[in-house]
Amino acid sequence: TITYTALVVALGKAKEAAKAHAVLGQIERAGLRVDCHAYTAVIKAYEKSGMPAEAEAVLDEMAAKGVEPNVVTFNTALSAHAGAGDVAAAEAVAERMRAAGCEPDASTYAALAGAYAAAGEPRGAVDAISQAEDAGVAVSPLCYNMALAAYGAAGQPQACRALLERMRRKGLQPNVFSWSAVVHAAAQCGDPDGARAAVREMRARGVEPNVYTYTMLINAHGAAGDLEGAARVLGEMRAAGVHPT
RNA sequence: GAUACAUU
Repeated sequence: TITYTALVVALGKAKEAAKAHAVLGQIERAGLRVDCHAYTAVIKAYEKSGMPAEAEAVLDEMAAKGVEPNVVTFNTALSAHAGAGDVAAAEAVAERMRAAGCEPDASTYAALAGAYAAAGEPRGAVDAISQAEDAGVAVSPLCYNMALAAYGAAGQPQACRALLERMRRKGLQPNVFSWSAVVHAAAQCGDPDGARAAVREMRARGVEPNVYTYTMLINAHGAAGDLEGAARVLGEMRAAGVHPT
């Protein structure tokens, strides 16, 4: 089964999800038992191919065969829905997981937050973080960054600021992704000065802006019709040793 | 056997 599972993984990486799934039949025909790892690899294959419904169907197949999914299995299925921004389906997997007596871990909450972020629902992403913290599960900065990015895209700098503060209270250092979300939020609000101030502040805190951050800043100036300012930012970026792409 | 982050 381990040998066949290696094949499933390889096919999954090549986005040959249907072929990966078919290998399970080969395992059975060889008189071997399809285990949790093999099923998980198939779910992963569907996830990589952007086929969340098929991924979820594998969970049903497992139930029918009496094979218990583990936390990785559930998280992988959840990620498949998260990638599609399908919040309802992602929550359903989380529910299914709890019903199976499987404890959600940091990856579970991160995938849930990602689902809400992909759906453009920052509040839901923050709720997922809150749930994790209530459950005593420590979340990574990445989890916050997904919620921050959603607020950034929505042009809500004040919400970004509040979340940055919350990160710090939890002992997490906002990184370049976190700060770039603040810059993005200001840019989306048509507030180049706010964007500039955010960049100043991140530097003051020892976080260097990267090409994404500068691009957002250039955009903020450009959108406000300040072409001179936009050109100036480009110069600053080069001076900082960040190369345009 | 996984995993998720930003600019256009």
